[in-house]
Amino acid sequence: MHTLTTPPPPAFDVLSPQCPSRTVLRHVTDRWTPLIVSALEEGPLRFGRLRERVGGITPKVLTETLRSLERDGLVLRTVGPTSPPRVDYELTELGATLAGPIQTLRSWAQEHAEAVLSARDRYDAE
Amino acid sequence: MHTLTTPPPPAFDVLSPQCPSRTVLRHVTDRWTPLIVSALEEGPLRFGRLRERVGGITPKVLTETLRSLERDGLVLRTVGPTSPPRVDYELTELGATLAGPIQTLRSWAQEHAEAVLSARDRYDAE
DNA sequence: CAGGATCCTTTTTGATACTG
DNA sequence: CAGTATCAAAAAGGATCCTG
Repeated sequence: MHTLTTPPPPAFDVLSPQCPSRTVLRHVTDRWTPLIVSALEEGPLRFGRLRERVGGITPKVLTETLRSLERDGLVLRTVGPTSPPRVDYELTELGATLAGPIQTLRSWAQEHAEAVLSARDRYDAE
Repeated sequence: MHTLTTPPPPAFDVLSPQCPSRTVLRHVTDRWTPLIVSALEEGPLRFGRLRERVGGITPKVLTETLRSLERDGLVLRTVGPTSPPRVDYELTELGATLAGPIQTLRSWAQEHAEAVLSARDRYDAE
């Protein structure tokens, strides 16, 4: 083995302030991304259906978040040549690799919601 | 089996706007929580060390986030009776259950940072 | 050392109305 | 249907200075 072997990839570390992976982590954990990825995990959805599925999101914010996901290569947007327009959103291959980790977090939140809520109550009672 | 068996737990669903699990998920995915939990995963840290470890965080925000984590039962704060003061932070048992899911996400971000970055470049080039 | 107190800026989010 | 435009509000984050 000599110096012509491929060099090790740069060590990304989210704990370092300038590490690009931190912006990636941040985006992936923003307010709506986990919910949208969760919603798309089961298959493509049209804009309107997605909006229904992700309760409480406004069209403006949904559009913004989807654009950003598209930019990051996580979501694919497909426009049908119809009128009225039909637009489908689906996870890309890369996006699909994110779905697992997000589900893990989602499950954690759902499974431990009660514990967190009661911890809050206890804390606030003091 | 009859009706005296424990009833199923309420179905938490983060996709529902008023579901309490959503606030839990949101907190767990806020800007600094994943980084702090990551930093604490390897063991207790004092305030100053934690601040060094989580690059870029200001004392104010670190304090706020830690308080919030304490309130949610994820972090334990221990004050030593010394002068100058010594304060240790560590994950609670509940907090430790969160460390795994967070690591998963952190790893995803680090492993896919390049892919996301180049997707961004491609998108912006158009 | 570990913050608390202030003040201020930036970023995010939301409400509402409108359009191809 | 799938957005866009505009405006307003809020929340988060940051800079700085101070203290037991």
